[in-house]
Amino acid sequence: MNLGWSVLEALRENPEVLKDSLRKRYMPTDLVDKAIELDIKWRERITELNRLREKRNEVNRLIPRIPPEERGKLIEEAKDLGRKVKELEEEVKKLDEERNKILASLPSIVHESVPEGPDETYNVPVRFWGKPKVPRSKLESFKRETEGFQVEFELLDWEPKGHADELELILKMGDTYKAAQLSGSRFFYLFKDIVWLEQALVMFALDVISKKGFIPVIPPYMLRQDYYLGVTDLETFKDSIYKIEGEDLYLIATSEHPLIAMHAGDTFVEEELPRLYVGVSPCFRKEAGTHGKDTKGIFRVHQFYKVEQIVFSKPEESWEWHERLIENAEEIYQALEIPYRIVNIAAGDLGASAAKKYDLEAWFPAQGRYRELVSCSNCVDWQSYRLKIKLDRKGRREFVHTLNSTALATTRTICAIIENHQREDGSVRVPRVLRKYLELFDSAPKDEIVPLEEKLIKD
RNA sequence: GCCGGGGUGCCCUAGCCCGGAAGGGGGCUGGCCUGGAGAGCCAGUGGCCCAUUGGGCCGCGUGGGUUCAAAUCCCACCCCCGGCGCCA
Repeated sequence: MNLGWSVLEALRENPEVLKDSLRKRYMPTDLVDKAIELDIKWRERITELNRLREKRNEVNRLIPRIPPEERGKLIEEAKDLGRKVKELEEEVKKLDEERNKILASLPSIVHESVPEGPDETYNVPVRFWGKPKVPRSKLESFKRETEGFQVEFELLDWEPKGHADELELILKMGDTYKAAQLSGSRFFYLFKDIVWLEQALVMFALDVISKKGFIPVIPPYMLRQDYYLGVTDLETFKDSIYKIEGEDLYLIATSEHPLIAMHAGDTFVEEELPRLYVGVSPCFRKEAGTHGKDTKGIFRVHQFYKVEQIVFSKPEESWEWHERLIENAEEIYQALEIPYRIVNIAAGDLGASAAKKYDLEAWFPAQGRYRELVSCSNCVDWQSYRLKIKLDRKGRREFVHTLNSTALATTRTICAIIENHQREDGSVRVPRVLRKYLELFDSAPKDEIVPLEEKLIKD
């Protein structure tokens, strides 16, 4: 039976494809040759080992059938074969471990439509939506960010405040300084209207996505390491995952992780796919190696809430689902009236698990830049191979494809709303689509968020 | 945290005391049978390696150990369930 992971198949049948993919990612290709060499050697040795074990088993089965007094010679032979088997087993085990270590480090084969390039400067915008507000001072930057596209915009004669200053100094509804004192940088307090706004955003996104047939899920917020390494590569794991001291438990960086791992070991039949889920959970991220980036405000923080779309699909349908997921996210940001663009992420900027990734980047008027709010990835069979999530097709087994896409991450969306819907007087307009969810609460804002007179906590 | 029970193929279960090729049931898939359906019967239903048909190996929570031979005996660990305690 040919149960193949695409990367392993390529390794044996078409290593050039694998090397091309690595080159596109700006990664070394010598590992492929090493892996091929180890794989060939491993297959040689395991065949040899199997033959040796067969012989040993034959002798062992013979022993109980002859009279005890005649067994001595055969027992000696069996002992000898046993020793040889043990030796060879150790060698095979070593080879297997070495091979698997390399295999586990190999990333997904990138899709042909992924742009080449070593880093995010090679990401390719594919479409723009909305009419961005552009302060005069950011016009240059806007032109650069929209190069090659005709994007209609609204020129502002005033300077909107950056989301961080607007939130903390103008609205006075956030405090990262007090939070830093107690918990460290990249933590925050949010107050009053922003709290309601966050709740409404979560409900709204959950509402939109669940209506499309995605099953709502609240997952465990911690996972064991074994399962964690089934959904993410070691690099990401080290840089972003918090560990619970003294236990084999890790705080989730996104509900994608427990939602994908939810089907570890499962075998689907065709009729059961696609499986659609919408996860809601807090996300915890160490943000190691991002010192100095986005240090103000709540754009880049250690914890936030996120509504996440997850799809388990048949292999031949995953690319179609990839498009659908990003469209779902677009629907949400269109409803929130936030101008954005979709970018196709360059191969060199892709995580190991993803074969292709779109980001939805919202326009930030005060920064004069498009910034990432949504990531939408097709992980093909990278995660399902590790977690053994299969599709049983009349006896033939394949690995399912897994996809994930942000529907809405609260903190970044709040930042985008605060900058895009900011008025000259410092108030912030609330997108009409949230009204329904705010209506439920008497003290929630309805049409606009108005600055507080005084700060709630002392400096 | 303490005490007890348990982990066998997709699911359930026998085997464990007393070591000698993992048996039964269910589900699913295919075939036979049928006017059709059902029942019945047969086969398949974990992973890996070699190969043209086919053959072999591994696998009974994990890792060690004893033995010619381990699901079975020994040691360590992990996980799940129940009870008690603690607790929002």
